[in-house]
Amino acid sequence: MASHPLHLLVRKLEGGVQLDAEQRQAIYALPHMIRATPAGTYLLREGDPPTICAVLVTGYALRHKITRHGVRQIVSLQIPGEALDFQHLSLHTADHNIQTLTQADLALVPMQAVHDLAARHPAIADAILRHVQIEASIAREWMVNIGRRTARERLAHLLCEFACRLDAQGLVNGEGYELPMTQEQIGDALGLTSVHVNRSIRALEEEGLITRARRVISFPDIQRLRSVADFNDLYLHLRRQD
Amino acid sequence: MASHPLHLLVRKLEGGVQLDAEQRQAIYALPHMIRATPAGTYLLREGDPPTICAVLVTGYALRHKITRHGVRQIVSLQIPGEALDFQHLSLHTADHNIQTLTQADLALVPMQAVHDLAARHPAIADAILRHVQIEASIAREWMVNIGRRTARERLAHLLCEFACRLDAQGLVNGEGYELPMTQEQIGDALGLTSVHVNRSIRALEEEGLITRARRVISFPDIQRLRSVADFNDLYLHLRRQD
DNA sequence: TCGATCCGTTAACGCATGTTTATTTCAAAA
DNA sequence: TTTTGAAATAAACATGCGTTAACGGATCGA
Repeated sequence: MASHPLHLLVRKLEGGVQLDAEQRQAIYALPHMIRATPAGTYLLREGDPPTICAVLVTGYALRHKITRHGVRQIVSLQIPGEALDFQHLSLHTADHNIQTLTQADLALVPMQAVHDLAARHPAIADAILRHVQIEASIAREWMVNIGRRTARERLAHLLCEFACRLDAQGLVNGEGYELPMTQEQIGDALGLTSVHVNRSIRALEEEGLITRARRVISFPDIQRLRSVADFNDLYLHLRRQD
Repeated sequence: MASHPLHLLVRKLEGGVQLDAEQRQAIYALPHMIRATPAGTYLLREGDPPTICAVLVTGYALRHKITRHGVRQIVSLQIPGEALDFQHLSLHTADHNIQTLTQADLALVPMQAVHDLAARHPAIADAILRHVQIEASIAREWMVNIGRRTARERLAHLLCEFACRLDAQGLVNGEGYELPMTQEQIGDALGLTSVHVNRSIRALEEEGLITRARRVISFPDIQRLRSVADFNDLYLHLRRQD
């Protein structure tokens, strides 16, 4: 099943809750369509009813909200294997926008099918709850990041978090990774302007904390970067006993 | 059952998911102890295993995290009827601190009993999931608030949110309410210093958007305050069809 | 009654970050 | 190859908020 489109999702769910063969099979048996989407596609808009649960098979996505003044805040980044709509599973109106960040392949599952599956399998309901709780934990850490850290610390923190999450999904090979975001998007995620993101990136670079080749970022001294970022991965709950 | 300590919790859960009499009874039948706690009591600390689920019967509580530099960010405020530990129901380590804000009466329920209850009743599992999802939605809105609004707007937004949430729980009588927080605590929730909170409060007051008597705040022109705050209550999911 | 303490208020000053505008780089398209 | 447009870089300047410090009022215990 390693090549099943929902494989990474099952991997992620199993990272937290023990599932038996039947439960795994029930997930793989979910009705779904695969769809390739270009970067920037809106998957759900604030105020709309969520009827489909999209799972990222490849590519990245983001959640965001826009204020009355037209300023955007990205409130979450999503990586392959993550379900984009568990956040709205028992709600009837979307409270934020979901958009692809890059070209992406999605598995589209009817929301009702997920709902029924959870009702039949308490262990799966539990795994879904855990998935939602971890996203909420990440949201809290982002609040700390945005509210209480300097621009340089915020950026370092984002880079550490992305590295950890990609690694946990087995998506890192080598020293660094591509962060497929413009500096403006990074600013929208950190509560900064693109100009100041640029200053901060260059500051980290001049300190020798990161090196860059286009959007591929490497970390010559990950320990020092973590220290600058005040990064503690506890909030990601990567180990089952967390 | 109006006077049962878990009444407000049931009221909150029923606000989103239809429960039948048996399910309501099952919640009321949860084993629990009532405990009165003074303001500032730690109920759970980051890194600790959550074994008890506390429900606020009266009084207020907050969630917070502290950075390496000793700066605090309050990431959530909790009002009566809210469960403080649903956030950790399927996790094994707390990712933030939970503390009472005021003197409070708590109903303490063994975490395992909640877990078992959810496994037996899919509708209750669904209600718990919804409760967690709404908290996550509030967290996202706080991110927007902290990341993208000015101090004055942030403060106005917090005041609007608190008013809405109290009202939804039937806890507002009259024109205003008491916000039982010091200006330093307000700053910790908004990513500001207490000095700047003071400036911002006085600014709102001079504009005629709020009036104060000690910590009781009234809103002579709630529409204008909402407009200043860019406040839209959709993210609170107060109506069942949301 | 007297301190002691916490909280709110105020002012002076500094700095991190925002704003604006221009230039350069680079990848994709033609 | 040239063109084009988006993104990154850069500099100059503006400002919202932080920092520090002082003071006053309210509350509470001794």
